[in-house]
Amino acid sequence: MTDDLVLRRQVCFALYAASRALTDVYRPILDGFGLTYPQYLVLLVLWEHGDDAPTVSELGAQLRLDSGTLSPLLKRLEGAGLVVRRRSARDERRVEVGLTDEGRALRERMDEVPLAVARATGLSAAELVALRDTLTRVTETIHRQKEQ
Amino acid sequence: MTDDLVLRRQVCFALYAASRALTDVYRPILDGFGLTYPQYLVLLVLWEHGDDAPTVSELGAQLRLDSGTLSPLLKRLEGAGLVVRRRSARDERRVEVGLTDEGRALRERMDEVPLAVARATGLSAAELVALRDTLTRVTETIHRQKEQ
DNA sequence: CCCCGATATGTTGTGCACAACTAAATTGTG
DNA sequence: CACAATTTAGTTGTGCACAACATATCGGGG
Repeated sequence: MTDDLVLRRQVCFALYAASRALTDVYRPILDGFGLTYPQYLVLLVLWEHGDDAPTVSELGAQLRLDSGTLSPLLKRLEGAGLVVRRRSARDERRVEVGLTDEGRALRERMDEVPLAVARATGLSAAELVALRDTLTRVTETIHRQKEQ
Repeated sequence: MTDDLVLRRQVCFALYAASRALTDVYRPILDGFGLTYPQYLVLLVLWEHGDDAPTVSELGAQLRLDSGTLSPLLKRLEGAGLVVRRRSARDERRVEVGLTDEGRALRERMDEVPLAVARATGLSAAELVALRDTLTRVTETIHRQKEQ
């Protein structure tokens, strides 16, 4: 009997469960805006970009998602009137993703969302920062190894 | 401009990205056994149970998954010959999920999997334990709040 | 200038997650 | 005991993730 094979000892399961639990916290909040969690993440990136509309791959690089996930997701955001997609004039392979006025306006209305979610975790600000940094380090270690 | 709305500041994104990164580490390993990551988690629970075959809801309680996810997943595990499902004699609503000999035998063959994955994170044993405990605490805080 | 490899996006198919619903068995209560 | 609420699995529909593939465009070397 190898204790390592016990569910609650596995970091991976803790990560998987925590990720889904946090999404559960977001769900009812985002539902009020008609958004899913990955759609919200895409909007976060677009809000950060301000005026320059990133391409689909630039979005994907930040979120670590490929076109197979982003294409249909962006189509839904466009259908909701939050986003516009246009082929780049200079390079017709690229598709630039920009915000509509409605998409920009949503930013202020969602200002309180991160605070509400952070509260639901029950962690202090310092613990949240430490957790985020550890997780970011794990993610980057893994991706660095994959590129070799 | 509210800094809280920047992607890399969000714990939730760190969690979401780390969870997918770790699944990426598992994928090629589990592929060799013909398993997906959630299927592997189900086997972990079954191996822990030993001889008494848990019901679908007992599995779901440990993994925090509902029958909408587990039913088709278990059907695939049964199709792969790793698992059997049988209606309980005492309570015909319940379905007990047991291991086949092949499912039991898989346990030893997968003994090295957790170690290989832990190594890929680049964290020390102590850091892994600390991370796991923090994540478990977050998950339980969230679920405790939801029950009220 | 033409072709060839590389790049960017989109599509298809599989497998989770989860909400909402259905069907069947069981339990508690009058 | 009857029967209404509850419990347990399963089904349906939507939306990610991701692999594998398709299509179109670009850029560079002959």
